[in-house]
Amino acid sequence: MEKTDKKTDILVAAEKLFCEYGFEGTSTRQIAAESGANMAMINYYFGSKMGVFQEIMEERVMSFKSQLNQIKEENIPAKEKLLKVIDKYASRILNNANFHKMMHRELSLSLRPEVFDQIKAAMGQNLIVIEDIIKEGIEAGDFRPVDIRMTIVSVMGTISMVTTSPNKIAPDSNYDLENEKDREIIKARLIDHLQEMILTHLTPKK
Amino acid sequence: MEKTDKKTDILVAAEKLFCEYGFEGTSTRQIAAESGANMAMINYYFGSKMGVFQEIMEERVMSFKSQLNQIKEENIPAKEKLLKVIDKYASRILNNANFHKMMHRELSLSLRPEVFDQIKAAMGQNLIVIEDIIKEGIEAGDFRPVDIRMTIVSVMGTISMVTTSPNKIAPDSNYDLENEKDREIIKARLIDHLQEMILTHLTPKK
DNA sequence: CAAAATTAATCAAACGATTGATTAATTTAA
DNA sequence: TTAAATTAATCAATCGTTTGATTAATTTTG
Repeated sequence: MEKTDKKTDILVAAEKLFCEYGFEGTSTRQIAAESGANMAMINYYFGSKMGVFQEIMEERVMSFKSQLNQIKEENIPAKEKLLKVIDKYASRILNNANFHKMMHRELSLSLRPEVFDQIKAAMGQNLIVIEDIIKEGIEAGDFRPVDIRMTIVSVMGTISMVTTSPNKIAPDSNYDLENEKDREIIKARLIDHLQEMILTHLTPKK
Repeated sequence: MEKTDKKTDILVAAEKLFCEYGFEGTSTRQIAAESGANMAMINYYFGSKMGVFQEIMEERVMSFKSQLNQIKEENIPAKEKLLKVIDKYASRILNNANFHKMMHRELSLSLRPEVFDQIKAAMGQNLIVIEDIIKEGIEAGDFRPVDIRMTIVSVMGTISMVTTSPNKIAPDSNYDLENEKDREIIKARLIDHLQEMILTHLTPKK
């Protein structure tokens, strides 16, 4: 009974394959096979393989847009806002680990600027939202005057590193972000660590 | 007068191209053209395109191996060791930004385990060296008992994020890691920030 | 030492397979 | 019946690799 429209099927299949094999590593024939659609349907609906990729990205970027702004407008201390931001940011990325990895992978190729300029712009906006929150805290005297951008980079970098290499945080054992139970464990540890470290870093020494 | 042996030419050209276009994105014809060698020489010397890639990686991993162990053995407090580790680690990666980006890109594809298992192993060893240094500091009472692995991930993640997105740390302007002057500025800011943040995080509150 | 034999290095050309894309024909649906 | 959706077949281009032949360098032999 579920409405299985071919266009959506292609998008779903392509996203899965792009995440796993990358853009270059995924062929239109794979996408066709995985989605159950004919190869020509890809060009029929999206013009090209890159068109499929582009539509997936736009969809995601739009849907990522932006709990952050909401948090920013809340009427709570900057400190509370920042804790919330860390929580939401980490959750969002860990819950979409494969997509996040894929995005960074393709982003790190200097190619395809026409696709990624918009994504970079969107990410830049998120960054500014966090920057504003920290600035707010500094002006209120709640935070020390630190290197704000570097502080944000540490937050993002830590989350990103956990996402790409979750095994790094566990000697021996093999955590799997696809496994929800594992993911929740990792998420808790990550958020605890980050909130503690960043707050300590931002809080004036007594 | 410089001895220009074709095998080396191929390695140099391939590394440059792999860094810029990725493994899949680089063709053997490109490598041949860039190196001035005949296409067949690639397979003659390395067996396959993957063979070239593998030899580049081994070379790098071996050459990366390991200022860290040297630092670890020095007869100085854990705190000094950690500061040194951050300095050397950041410098090493920022000075080879393109290679680092390429490595992470290819590493994040679950493919080619035969190539990357050794690299992951080598990286794991580096991680343990840092872990030992922090443990040492905790046991000596110089450091607080923190989530060690998460702390290391923050160091690596921050460095990695600066490497992949140096523009994030500078509103507006365009820093370029290829430009030595820019790189030194970024490096200094990164090391300052990281040393400060991590030490604060590790130092017991008074 | 010099001729012969062997090995290494290099080349242009071609291989079969696969790529993303398109065509033209056919089926489905409104 | 007409437009939209879907198909199989096909396209030129490019992929990584292999081939057989040729030249250059080295080693072996008489």
